[in-house]
Amino acid sequence: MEKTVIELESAAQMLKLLGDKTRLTIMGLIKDGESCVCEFVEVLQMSQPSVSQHLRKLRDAGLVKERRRGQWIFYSVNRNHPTYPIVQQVLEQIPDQREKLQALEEAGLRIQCDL
Amino acid sequence: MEKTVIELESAAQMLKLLGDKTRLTIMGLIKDGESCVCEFVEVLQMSQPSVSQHLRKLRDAGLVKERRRGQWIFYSVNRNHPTYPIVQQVLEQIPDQREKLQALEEAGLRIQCDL
DNA sequence: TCAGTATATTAGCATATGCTTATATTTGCA
DNA sequence: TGCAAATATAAGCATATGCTAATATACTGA
Repeated sequence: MEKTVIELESAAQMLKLLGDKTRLTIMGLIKDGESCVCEFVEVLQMSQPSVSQHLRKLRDAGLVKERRRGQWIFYSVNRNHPTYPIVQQVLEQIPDQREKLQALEEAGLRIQCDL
Repeated sequence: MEKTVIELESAAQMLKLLGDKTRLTIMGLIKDGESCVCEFVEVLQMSQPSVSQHLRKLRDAGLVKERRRGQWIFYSVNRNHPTYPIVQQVLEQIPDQREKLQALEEAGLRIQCDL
């Protein structure tokens, strides 16, 4: 496994994207899973368009992947992104956001997205 | 050595600051040393006020320390910052910026800052 | 085919950001 | 004391960013 140097420019772009509380939380939520937009909206308590716009930025940069499944679109971390090694380390060192998804589940609010 | 969780908010703030090519380069330049403003100006090929303003942001956030030495002010990474573990890992994975300082030295341009 | 749900997109606006130009401050030295 | 060098600060401006409100698109199921 070679160690690849991450270009400064792409590193800066990725850091800028993670440098936003909303987007950093989104990445933390899907650090090893996937979630659909309605879940982000619930967890983040933000408007759907606002969440969509953040997701678009992450997707345009290639940091997340999307996968349509019926009516829902699921987002997950793109582990093939050149900067993924850093992304991963960042996500390991912030508080676990996935607990918030579990809370959703307990409240029965996650069911609608199960397909 | 306990593992301290870095708060999401402070992580986001730090990532945002590093998410700028100029500031990321500055951090890379001093990742294990210190430099004065005139060196940054030379290496980055930017105006002195612009560099000063970037340094101020880094200092206001506590990511760098400053140390006056005569006419010059030297900046270095603050290793006691709560987010330093992430900062360090980021800096380890981008191209080494210190070569640019060596180039300066070879060009004799670093002499003025030796005190 | 039509209505409902999930998501995306667009326009508009307020605020944040980064640069330049001009000026202030601090220090060293003659 | 006074000038030059290094650095900081402030004001002004153009662009970027993130939100809301409104609308468009895509899919599902009756």
